[in-house]
Amino acid sequence: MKTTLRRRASRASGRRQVWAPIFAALGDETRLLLVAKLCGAEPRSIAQLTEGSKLTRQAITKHLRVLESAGIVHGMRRGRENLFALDPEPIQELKGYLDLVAEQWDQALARLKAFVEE
Amino acid sequence: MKTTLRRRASRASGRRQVWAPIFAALGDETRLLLVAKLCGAEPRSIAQLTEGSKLTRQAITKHLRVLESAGIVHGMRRGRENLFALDPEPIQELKGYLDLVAEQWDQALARLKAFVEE
DNA sequence: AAGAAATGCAACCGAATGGTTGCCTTTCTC
DNA sequence: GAGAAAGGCAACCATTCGGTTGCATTTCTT
Repeated sequence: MKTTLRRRASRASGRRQVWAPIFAALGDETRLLLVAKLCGAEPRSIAQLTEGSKLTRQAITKHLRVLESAGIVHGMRRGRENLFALDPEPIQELKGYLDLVAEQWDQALARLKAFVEE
Repeated sequence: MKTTLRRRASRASGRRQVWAPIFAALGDETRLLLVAKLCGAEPRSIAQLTEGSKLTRQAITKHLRVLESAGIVHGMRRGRENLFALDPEPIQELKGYLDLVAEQWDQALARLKAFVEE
């Protein structure tokens, strides 16, 4: 199980350039709103996603492209409309990464505490 | 517990403008590296954090300011050096938010499945 | 076939980002 | 007290970002 931990840790450190774009994609209020809207399992068209927003359709489109190239979302053309749906895997992976960070932090604290108390 | 769920959900939707900056702060490879370095519980000076990097001390400083204004990190002056340490709470909150997104997604899927199968 | 709906594409714009260099201040250390 | 170490501040620069407008294309609908 030490092996498991080490494997997880090395994956965590090695893939920073993978997660950075995912975090970045989520680092925008408009895009978080889009993700929230797409949490309903039915895919939504760009027009639907634009509706109610103060932004232009093209602005929304750009945001969707950002989310898409981060792998958080994918669009599929159907007829004249482009339906977007959530891709939950990156979210899960991100949670795993945060778990790891928190875990390492906790371990460091525990070691520190042990050192001080000893 | 329905209440609990609804309270959590409204907090999630209402505070998008709170964690967007946190996501954004983590959306940079250099800053993820800094966070990783600060996962060891001992605070590190800017010089220490710069050492080994190809970037300038000032560049690192700027990144630290970004992390700091997102609440992920905080610095305390001691003598002539500025020691930075991790602030784990925002990480936890972020994890909570991702949990919520995943949960809503799962629920939507479950409803969809139930509807299809019925 | 004609008009409306949904989208794509491209140019453009201002502001924010990521990075640098130069110089000044504070604090150690000899 | 002089020099080195650590850092702050400010100007500057290229690139990216978030957003817009204008126009062309594809697909429905009637």
